[in-house]
Order: sequence, then structure tokens, then C-alpha cells
Amino acid sequence: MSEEKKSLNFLEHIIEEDLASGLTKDKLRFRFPPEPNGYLHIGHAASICLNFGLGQKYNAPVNLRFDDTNPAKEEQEYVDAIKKDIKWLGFQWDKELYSSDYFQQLHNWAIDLIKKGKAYIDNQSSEAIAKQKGTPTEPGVDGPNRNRSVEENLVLFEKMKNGDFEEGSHILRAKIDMQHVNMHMRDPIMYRILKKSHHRTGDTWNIYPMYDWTHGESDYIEQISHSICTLEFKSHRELYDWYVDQIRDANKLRPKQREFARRNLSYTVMSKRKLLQLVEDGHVNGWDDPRMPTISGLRRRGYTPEAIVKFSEISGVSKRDNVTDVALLEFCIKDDLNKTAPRVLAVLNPLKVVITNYPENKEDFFDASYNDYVDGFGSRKVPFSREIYIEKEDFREEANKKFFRLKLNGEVRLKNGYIIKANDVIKNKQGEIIEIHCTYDKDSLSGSGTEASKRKVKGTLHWVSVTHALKAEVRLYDRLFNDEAPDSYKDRDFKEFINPNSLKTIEAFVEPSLKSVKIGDRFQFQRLGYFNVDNDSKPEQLIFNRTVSLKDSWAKIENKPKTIQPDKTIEGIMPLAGKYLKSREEDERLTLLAQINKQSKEVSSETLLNLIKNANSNKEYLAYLMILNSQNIIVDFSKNENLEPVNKFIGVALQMKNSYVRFQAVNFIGKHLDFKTSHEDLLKIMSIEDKNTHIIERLKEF
RNA sequence: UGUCCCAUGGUGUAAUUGGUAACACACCGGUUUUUGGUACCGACAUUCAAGGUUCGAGUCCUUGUGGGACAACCA
Repeated sequence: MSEEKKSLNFLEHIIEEDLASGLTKDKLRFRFPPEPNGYLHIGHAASICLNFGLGQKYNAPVNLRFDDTNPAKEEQEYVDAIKKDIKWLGFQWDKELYSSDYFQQLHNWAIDLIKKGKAYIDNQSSEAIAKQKGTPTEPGVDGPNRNRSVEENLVLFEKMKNGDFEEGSHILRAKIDMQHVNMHMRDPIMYRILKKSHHRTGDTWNIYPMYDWTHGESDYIEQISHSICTLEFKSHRELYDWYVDQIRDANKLRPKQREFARRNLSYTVMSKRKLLQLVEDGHVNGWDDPRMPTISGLRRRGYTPEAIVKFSEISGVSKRDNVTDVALLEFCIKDDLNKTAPRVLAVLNPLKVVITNYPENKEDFFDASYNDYVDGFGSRKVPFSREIYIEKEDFREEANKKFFRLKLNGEVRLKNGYIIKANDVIKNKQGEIIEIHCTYDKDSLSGSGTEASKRKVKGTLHWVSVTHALKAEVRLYDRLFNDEAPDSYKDRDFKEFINPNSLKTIEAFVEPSLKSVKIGDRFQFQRLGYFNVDNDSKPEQLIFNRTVSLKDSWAKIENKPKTIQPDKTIEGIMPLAGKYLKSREEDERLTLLAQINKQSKEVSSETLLNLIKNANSNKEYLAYLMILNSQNIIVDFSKNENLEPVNKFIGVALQMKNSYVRFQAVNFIGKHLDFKTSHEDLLKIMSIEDKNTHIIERLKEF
């Protein structure tokens, strides 16, 4: 069959170009180079899928190379975890290698550089060195040790190696150009003294090579054709090339570093440092906590490797900053599990239902397929008896006709079972519903083929038999952070946005067929979501994690704010705001502003308040702020319940990237000084640091 | 005050290298349904701005605007 035409990403374009201009396919070789100082996360998965994906596409080998040049931070534990994660994702590396394998070679090359007068020993303090280095805008100056003789350098380097010097006292630097525009070229450090035991080389070395000196040379040794890393290494490329060129044999391949944007996910953080903080401060229960964006966390949560690989594929790769919606990741796992997970019955929030016309000691076993729509899943028997549990949310005494579930005097089908009708509600002294009395239609058994069994009722509920059900612990997870990009604020700590309710543990009832589940097994709990068996689960104490819930259209219908009527006035303003956002022309903006102000007259404050609560794009924020700012609209701030949403809205707006939005937010506070106090600190910082001069000017006015 | 990178719907990516904006997710509307799931159908952007080159520009040039990276004996 002809291959489906797939568009290439920019890295594949580069490779295709290299291939077209003479590089032969057998020269292609890639590598994945983690530092073993932490656990892999979903961002690394992107890099893994990229490198190994390239390997698969071009049938080229991919090395796994641990970048272990800093013994202070690296441990064997991490090496093992990383290997496990890569294998789990389904990738096979060609060679398992370590930068530390090259310590001797690197050392030899360093001596060559010294001999060529291209490296020297510096024994100044780190402060002095930093000072001489200059800043991105000012050139550096040569230090006093720059012209030390080759002989002396060799002696000193030998002494460094032998451990004759203290940590921090001496370094080996490349001699390049202290005035270079690129900071990394201003005599970068090649070796530092570290009297630490290395997880592989033990105490053999007292000096360790730096990243830049190691990475390019390692790529060269392994003859990696394309060394792919993240964008922040872009400015290291010049140094990478310089180092490789110092030692390179003209007949051998010169590796090529290229950079892509790291993948960010909404509602989480993705740096090892921050993840480590979450673990150490006890906000989560370890690196493999199911709420963590680590590979091990996702695995424990119930994610499949297929879903993660798919996510990486459809996310793509580019050179621009990004925040990918977690909804995309969730889609990938739902899509996978929808095709593979057997469906079973479980009740998370039980309400007892008594079938009054069903004999007390009788039981029935219904045939229940693990998947009604796809063959090959098999089936099991589910027990039915006089008393069952249904979900509390599935019953209401009174409800409108949009509510398809059980209501008093209403009918509903029990999945795989009978149609039942609610006749009575039993309440306790507090007036809470504790039991429902129903009658069942004897002829309506699912699959029995009778007329009654074919009757259509609007709702179908999941349920379990009280006497047969198994108790199980179920862990319900929510996003770890309340904010879309918790680490994007300059002056706020990401931990401020931690969602205090990200884990809810409940006791639930599951159908008896789940008695013999194994750790890691995945199921769909019908109508609820996908769940897997947690590592802590035991046959006598079952524990399930909710991997992801099913799409809940009912919640949407129910929570839909009824007060928002489609408002034509707002609709007219939105495109104007969009144009305003894009316009850079003062006159045009003024015209647009006038139009918006004019139209704002007709917007009711009630509509506006509702919209404010759900605002989530630059355009929306801008439009609502402009409406708020037009003198024609008066929002009722005297009501307390209005204050908080507006305040929150302003708080977010003040920190948005778009300067128009920030300006309008500042402007709003200027007009309504009551709101100033809650944002005082932020405003103070903005009045000094904000990049937009209009904002600073406006801030001076109040 | 420097150098470099980036800019396509709400989000993430495409666009046969200059030929008339595509895919996925999200959202909204609908059909089917013994899961308010799934599946299916439909709606949703003229590509940051201005100018230039061209028969033709998301793509090339210029200027501007906005965002990001770079001053660890970390990687």
C-alpha cells in the first residue's frame, strides 16, 4: 500500500536536506542524552519519541547516553529508572553509553589543547572570573592567567588531576575570546575540581569535565549525525562547534546540534527542580505519584505507553514556546482505553435501592459483555439481588425532563438488567435520602428478547448488588495546579497554585468479578471513567486509581449558566477587540476603542459578570476589560459576590503577557481604586519592571 | 545598551519550498445509542502590523510590534 503522506517537522526537513546534499543514510545516528539526576517526565518523552522516532523512520541507531559529568547530583537509582521508562515506552536503544566512558579521552584532548595554547589554568576566585566575563551587553576582559606558559599549565593541570588542589581553587579554561558577543565563548570552563565519588568511576577522578566540553566531543566519538537538544542550548552551539573543530579528524563526520522547543503542559510544571520540590515538600507522594507528569507517575496513573507516544506524535515539534493543553493528553489516553479497556460496574457514591417486588433470598446472574460494541472482549456474569447500590447523583425526587436518570415515579434501565421504577423515598431524620424503593418489570431483562426488554427508557444506570459487591478504595485525581501555567509568573511562586483537592480517596463498591485483578489492570467503570489497579492494591484491599474520567455532557448541561443569553452586543464587540489586539497603529486603535465604547453601552452588567468568570483568552480579557473601562457600563460592585470574581479577573489580567490587556487592567484599577489594595504588591513591581512604558506611565497617575 | 531565536483559529502543529490556509484537541450545535461514553455530521482563522518584490506572498526583503534565550566551577 502506498504510504500516507506525512508532513515533515523542521528537523526532518534538515535531515532530508543533509541527505540530499550528500550525507549517506548509513551515517545517520541519533542519541538520547539524559542526565541521571531525576526522573523522566512527559517532556522527556517528547524528546525520546523524537530521537527514537527518527531512528525508526530512517532505520538508524539511537544511543542512550547518560550525561554523567557531575557526580554531586547523579545516582545509579536514576539510571535504572530512566532505562525502565524508555523500555516501557517501547523503545530500544542501540548502545548504552556514559559520558564518563570518555573521561580519559577527554582528558587527553584537554592536554592537547593546552599544548596548542588553547587552554589554560585559572586559579582566580569564581567572583573574579565572573566579573571579568562581562555581561550579555558588555564585553569581558582578559584575566591575569590567560597567558600562563604551556609548561606551567601542564604541571598545574596534572596537579588538579592528582587532587593536589582544593575544590574551587583551579579550573581549566578554553582560550577563545573574552570580548566575544556570545558569553559562552568567553573562555569557558572545561574542567573543575570535584572531590566526589562518581557512581561509575568511583574516586578515579578529582576533576570532571563540564557539559559543553563533554557533549560535542561525545557526539563526535559516537559519530552522532544529528544531536538534537532543547532551545536553551541554542547559544551553546557555537561553542559546541568550536570544541569539535579542535579535535576533529577531517575524514570523520562532524555532528550537528539542532534545537527544538521543549514541550510544556498546561496545569502542571515540568522542570526537574520543581518536580523535586513537590516531592521533597510532600505535596505529592514521590516521583511516581499519579498526579505527577513523570513517566512513572503517568504509568502508575494508568496511562499506556501507546497513549504517551501518540501524544508526542500529534503534539509535533517546533521552535516556538508552547503550552499544550492537557486535554490533548487526556484525549490520547481516553482514545486508547476506549478501544482496549473492558467495561465493568462500580459505584463510587452509593445509594441503596430496594427492589420491593423481588424475592428476598433470590439472586440472578446476568450475562454482561465486557464491551457491548466490540467483539473479542468476552463476558462475565454479574449478580443481581433485591438490594442494589446506584450512584447518589443518579437519583432525584424531582427533576425536569432533561434529567434522564431515576426520579420518583420514573423509570430507568439497570445496565444489563431490568427496568425499574422508583416508588418511594426513605429519608433519615435530617431529611437526607437513604434508600429508594423500586419495583422491577419482570419481563424487561436485557437481552431476553421479550417485547418488554426492547422497551426504550431514556436512562441506563450502572449498579452493583449490595450483598455481592466488593469494597474497594478508589483514588480520584484532579489537576495538581489550579492555574494553566503555574510557573509563568515572574513574581509568584508556582506552589501558590497547588490545587489542595488534587487527591480524593473514597470507599466504593465494585462488581465481584474484580476480585482477582492484578496490579496495573485497566478498566472502564461504566459511565464513570477509566481506572487501573494501583501498585498498593492487594486482593483483600483493592485500590483503584482513576486514570481519567469519561466526558460528562450532563455536567455541562446542568452547570450551564442560565443567565447568559446569547448577547448580540457582546458578539459585536469581540471582533473589534480582536482587531485591536492585532493592530499596531495608534489611530486605528483609537477608532476601535471609540467603537467599542459606543457598543459597550448596551451590554448589561449581569452578562458581563458572567462572562468575566469564564474568560480565557487574550481577546476575551481585553474585550471585557474595555467594556468595564468604558464609562457607560456600571457593574454593581456593591454586591459582595461580584467583588471576588472581578478581583480575580483583574489579578489574572495584570499578569497576562499581552501588554494591551495589562494596560487595560491597570487602567481599570486606576478608575476603581477599591481594587488597588489586593494587587498592591504586583502593581509596585509592575511600576518598576513592566516592559510597556504606557503601563508605567499610567501607574504613576495613582 | 548587545547578540540570537520565535510569531498561522482558544490550544498544539501543517501547507508539495512563491500558487490561494490543512489536521488534531478544546468549545458550540445536531444525529445515533441499553454508558448523557463511543461513532457520525456541522459550525469556528484570510496567517502580529505596515511597506516592498511578484501575475500571485503565511512563505522572500525592509521597518516596526510582541514574546523568549544568553552573564552556574549545573546539564
